[in-house]
Amino acid sequence: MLEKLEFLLALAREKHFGRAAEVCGVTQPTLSAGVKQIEDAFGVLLVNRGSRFRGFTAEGERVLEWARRIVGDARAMREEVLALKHGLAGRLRLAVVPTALPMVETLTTPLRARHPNVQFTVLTRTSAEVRHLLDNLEVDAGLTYLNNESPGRVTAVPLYRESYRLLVAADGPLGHREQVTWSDVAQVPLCLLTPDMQNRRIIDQYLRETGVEPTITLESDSMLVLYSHVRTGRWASVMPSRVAAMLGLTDVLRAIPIIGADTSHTIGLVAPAREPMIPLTAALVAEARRVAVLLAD
Amino acid sequence: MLEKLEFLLALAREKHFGRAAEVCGVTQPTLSAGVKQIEDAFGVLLVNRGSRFRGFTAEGERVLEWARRIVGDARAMREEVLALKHGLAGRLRLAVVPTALPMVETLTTPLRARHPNVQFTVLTRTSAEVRHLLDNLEVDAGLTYLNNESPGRVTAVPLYRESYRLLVAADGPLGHREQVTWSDVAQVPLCLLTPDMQNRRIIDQYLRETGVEPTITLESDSMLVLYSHVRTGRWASVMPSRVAAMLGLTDVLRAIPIIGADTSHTIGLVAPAREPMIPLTAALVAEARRVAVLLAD
DNA sequence: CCATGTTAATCGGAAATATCTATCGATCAA
DNA sequence: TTGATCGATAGATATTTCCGATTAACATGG
Repeated sequence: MLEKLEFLLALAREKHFGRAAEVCGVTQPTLSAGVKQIEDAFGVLLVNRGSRFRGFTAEGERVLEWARRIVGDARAMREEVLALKHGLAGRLRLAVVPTALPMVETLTTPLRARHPNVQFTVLTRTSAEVRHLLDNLEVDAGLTYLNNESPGRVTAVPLYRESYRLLVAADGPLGHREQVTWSDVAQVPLCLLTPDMQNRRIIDQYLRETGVEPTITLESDSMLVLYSHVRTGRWASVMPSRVAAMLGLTDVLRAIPIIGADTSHTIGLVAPAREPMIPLTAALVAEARRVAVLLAD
Repeated sequence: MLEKLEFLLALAREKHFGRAAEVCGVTQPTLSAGVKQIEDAFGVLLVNRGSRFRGFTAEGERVLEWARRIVGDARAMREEVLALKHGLAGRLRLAVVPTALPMVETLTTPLRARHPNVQFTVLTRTSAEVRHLLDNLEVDAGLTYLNNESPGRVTAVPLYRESYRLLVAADGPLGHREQVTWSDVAQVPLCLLTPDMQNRRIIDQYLRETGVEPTITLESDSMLVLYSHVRTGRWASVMPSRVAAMLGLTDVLRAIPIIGADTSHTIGLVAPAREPMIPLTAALVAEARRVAVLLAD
């Protein structure tokens, strides 16, 4: 029955019987039969079918939510027993918002020092994608914005608050200033993340509030692309100060504090709420709490 | 795999492969094989075996805790889907401490008014047994003392605080008093619940604090037996005031307030913490919250 | 309106799994 | 030592699962 619930989860992810089956390592008839079995067991249709997958019924959505929990718990059980047997080991999957990438190291380094057999997979995603991956148990934890939380379903550990800096060549426009306002920033052509990124949307909002329509000369989903452009001294960008600090500043580059409305955009670690947690995730959360204290100064 | 986990739960309850198998409706070899399968799947021994069942290993205890949760969630899922299909219906199993028996009606009556298809099973148990039945998912909720809680694992709704009265014949010893102290009570021969009941232990403690060794002439696990004896006017007892109120007083019988140390012994509804709850249990908890407000006056 | 491709359900048989009965081996108590 | 109890094991049987092939139901494009 547990495997059948996994079929359901795969179907929810893939929205396609054939692909879901492939993900589960079975053939499409097997997955179809599995779904039908759950439906028969409950005596309720869970999936709206036509000639193709047409989403879940109301009952299906409820079952899906339970399935997520049950399957997640089953995995957590497995992880915990293995941890008891072999000590902390395994792969920790992290989904991280681009602006939080510099933080990853502050978690992984001490965690690996404590538990040398832990391995990591770090994916860069938008905050929406991070949330989605967490919901579907495709990652163990996320580093993302803690606003618009759905509390109760996740454990969140605040790590730090983003503050923004204008990254610009010292001899370029605004390059000589000790500090700038968002109005100033809106005047110069910028390289920013793509609009599906929350960081971009936050910056957009600050800029929009100045009333000036900013010019975004270059967009990318990679901080590295932005940085490499700014590095030439011929482009400007807005970055969280921690990112700027990590990338390091050449003598031609300055990271100028931006003053003004400081709406709090907290970044933190988010993990599925589960009691008890998967040991690996628990270790990560514990590490995050330690790091949070260090960052609080 | 889910069924195998149920095997494990049954084994934990019965501490005996044969009986556990019978409970599960399978033969003993089947249950043995099921347990072994889980062990093989994890590569860890879960059960200490000699020629007989010798308890669980450390890993086994952990798996057991997860199994409780997972199996409970699976049942909750089933209940919820059926509730979506047929409306609220089914049987609500309650385990109730004897002194809380009069409260049962205040929950069941309005609940049944709202949901006519709900049926009830009410069991009288000691508070320890109530806790155990809850842990093993053999009941949906309990009415019991809220002290020494293990929070997080259960949802508790406080309903009222017990206060005690001396139930005695008006023409018997102390029968004329407007109020009595525990020292007074310790002087008269009493009918009380058996010592495995928390109510008895509470009363014992009050009596012991007076320094006088009380005489317990009759013990029973049934409030009704106590009442029927006191009713003759020739026996005395100590009962929570709500019980006395429900049983009704004849003209020869008085329920005299006992003054003195009023350690708070709160009685409330306890249900397994699960998010979301089984719909039937959720309805009961909701009802309990309403009733709690009414009782708070 | 038909051809074509996509998608999920259905069917039949092979393979895997589960369960039962019967029995065995170990342990414990008398 | 004997008898009783308990759990593991073996072998036979039944059930379930799963795959491959096929079919049915729709889309889409011509």
